[in-house]
Amino acid sequence: MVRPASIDKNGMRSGAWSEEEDNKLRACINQFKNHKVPNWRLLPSVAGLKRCGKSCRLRWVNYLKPGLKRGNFTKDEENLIIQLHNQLGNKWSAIAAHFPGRTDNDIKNYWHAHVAKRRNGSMKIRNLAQEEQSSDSNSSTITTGLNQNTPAPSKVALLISQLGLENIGVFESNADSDFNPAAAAADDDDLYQHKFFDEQEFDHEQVCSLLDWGDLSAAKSQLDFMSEPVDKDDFFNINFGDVLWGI
DNA sequence: AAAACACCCAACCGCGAACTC
DNA sequence: GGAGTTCGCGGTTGGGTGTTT
Repeated sequence: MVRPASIDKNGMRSGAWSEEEDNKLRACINQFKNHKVPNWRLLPSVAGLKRCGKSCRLRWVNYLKPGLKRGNFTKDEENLIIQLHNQLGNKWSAIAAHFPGRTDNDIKNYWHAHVAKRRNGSMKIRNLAQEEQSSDSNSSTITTGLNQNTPAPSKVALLISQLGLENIGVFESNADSDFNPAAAAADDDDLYQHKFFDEQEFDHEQVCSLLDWGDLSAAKSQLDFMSEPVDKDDFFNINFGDVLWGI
């Protein structure tokens, strides 16, 4: 799992750290623990390490520093990562600041290994669905009522929160049996949002209000992405998967 | 049993910001 | 204020390990 240790032409080591090197680094940093920030450039020679300062810093920050939490991320941690990523983007150090004991590298790795992968998977499914829809429309006149614009995930996440649906529990889905609506919404997970909202019962007036759509008649004008005109009375019959995909 | 593949994460690299002279 | 140096961050890689075929 770790790159094998090697020595370059200048005698500097790279790759996996040995226990002896870890001990030297720990001892050196403990010796100078009164200094707020170690001088990483000088540290290797003081510690007797044939490593560059950058490598020492990385080893300390990501692996040796006391208080680091190891092991799997909890569901709560994952949800918070998704929420913070939605707000901050790829600011891994800023996100990591909310997780005592977790490093930016941990969170970055977790994101790429778990969250981003799932997101990419769902986007692939969506693209396939769109391709199918596109090819269908070439051979027939079927309309789906769906707007293909990119949704506003933060708005959807906010809606889920305001409707109190974050802890709704496991949701049956062919694509993911461990579905979390808040996570999916924050993750721009369109298909999941769509399916989820189609199968929930909502207070339509409350949803209009939360989306700043005003009253029901004002809400009609917000639904111009639907393929068919939406009558005030029909509003109660539309499914929110379509609506939320459209916003 | 073993080859192929996928996953995960420690470590590396490049770049921009911050700092020093 | 500008040049050189150091630090920290984010993107990426590489390879050990687990899983599937």
